[in-house]
Amino acid sequence: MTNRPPRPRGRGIPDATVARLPVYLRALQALQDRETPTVSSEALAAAAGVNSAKLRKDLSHLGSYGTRGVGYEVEYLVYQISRELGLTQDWSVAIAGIGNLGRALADYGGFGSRGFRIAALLDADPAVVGRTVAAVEVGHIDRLEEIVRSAGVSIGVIATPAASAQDVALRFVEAGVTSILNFAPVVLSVPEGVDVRKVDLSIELQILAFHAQRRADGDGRRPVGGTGLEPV
Amino acid sequence: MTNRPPRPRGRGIPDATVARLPVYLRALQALQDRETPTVSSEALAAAAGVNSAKLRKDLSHLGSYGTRGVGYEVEYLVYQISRELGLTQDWSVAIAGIGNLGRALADYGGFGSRGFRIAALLDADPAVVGRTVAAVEVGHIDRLEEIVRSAGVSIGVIATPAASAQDVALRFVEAGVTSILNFAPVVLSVPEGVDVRKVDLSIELQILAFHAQRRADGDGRRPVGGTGLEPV
DNA sequence: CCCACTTTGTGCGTGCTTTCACAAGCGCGT
DNA sequence: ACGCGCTTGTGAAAGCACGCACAAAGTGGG
Repeated sequence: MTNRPPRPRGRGIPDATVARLPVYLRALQALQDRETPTVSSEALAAAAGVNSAKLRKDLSHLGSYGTRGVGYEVEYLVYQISRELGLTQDWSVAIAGIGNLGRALADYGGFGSRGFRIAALLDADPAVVGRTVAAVEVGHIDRLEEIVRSAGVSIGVIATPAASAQDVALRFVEAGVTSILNFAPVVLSVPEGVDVRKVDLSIELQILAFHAQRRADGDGRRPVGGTGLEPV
Repeated sequence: MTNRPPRPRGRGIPDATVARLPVYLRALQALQDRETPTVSSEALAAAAGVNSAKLRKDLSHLGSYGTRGVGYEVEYLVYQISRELGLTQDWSVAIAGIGNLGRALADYGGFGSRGFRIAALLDADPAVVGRTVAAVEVGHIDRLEEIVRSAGVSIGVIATPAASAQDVALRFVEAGVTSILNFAPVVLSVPEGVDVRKVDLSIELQILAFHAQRRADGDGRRPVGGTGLEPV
């Protein structure tokens, strides 16, 4: 599969698009498993749960990889998206906090898709340090910098209790990590240039609760413009 | 025919705002613990990691709960946001899939904030069914409908392997659940009216990888303003 | 009572996202 | 070779979201 990156303009893929590419990729890999050679934007959009025009526009940011009248070649598109997302290279991941969550993350088979390798596990609990999880020995968090540096970690995952998260984050940064995935329910502050994404169970639940309540309210809703001053 | 209602938007809070309210709430509760009586939009915004104008606009969707020249009364605002999010009532949650992840979710102390109660745990593995996790006995997934209905579950959490997720989702819906939080790496399809949110480790990692690659590629990484290399 | 100072609430410009709608392009059957 | 049917790629419009900047509204000192 020889290809030259056709330089799709000023290399500016919108964030919203980037967030969807992994979803497309997963759907495409499922098609690949079923040995489907090509797929239309309509079909792929359905599998990914998005509007087909949006999918076409998203893909158009990568270049013109479709064939009119036919669709997209699955294999080729998988490769292009993988390359764009940086999955053709290996990323070393360290997980701090080997509780239930950390273990669940470590055991996450195949670690999403290929491209991510667990290079280090870290915890503060002496009962956990030294044990082997997912074929990796858990190191003590005191040695974070040393371990992270020698393993060449580029992505840090924080699965510690909230109280330790900020500290661990800064130590990751200190050790040269510039991408952090945070599962602890705190707002991390990190230096400019460090990329943090968060995953937060309780926020998601609260958003669900909001919408559920709204549905339950039905049409019994009062005007907001009136006297919105009910005492507690 | 009666006049068409001028639009059922009694209080149309933007989705982006709803997604941030839990963050504000958490920051406010931290202030509450330190017995801070009032807080300015500037200070609260800093704690929540957002722009202060955005915070004020977000809060303005709930009503005028601030005092000019002073700020917001912490206690009062906590109450108002809680009420808006529906946290003043209790939500019963069922978790399907009691592996490491499911256990981590079940053990999540206080379950975010008050308002969420684990009403049922479900698994298919006979080695897990019958055991007690987080003070709740794990039931067999075959009895999902019965258990969910009798416990009055309104939010279903899917922490099963990807292969079972779609099936479990439909059975949740069948049992009357209209809010689903999905941790399995699949796109769920559910009937109209059912609210699904997803949390996906591998998507987050891939997004991080994309940005990391972009930083590494550019080498001369340019700040927001640009370096004049880009054509206009 | 008035003035200096603080902080909220919001009008407005800007840029990003989504969606529609359709011309351009491609393959196939005739 | 030609036209028909299908599908992509994209201009244009509509809708959101963000953040600046400022008037309005409140506090406290003199």
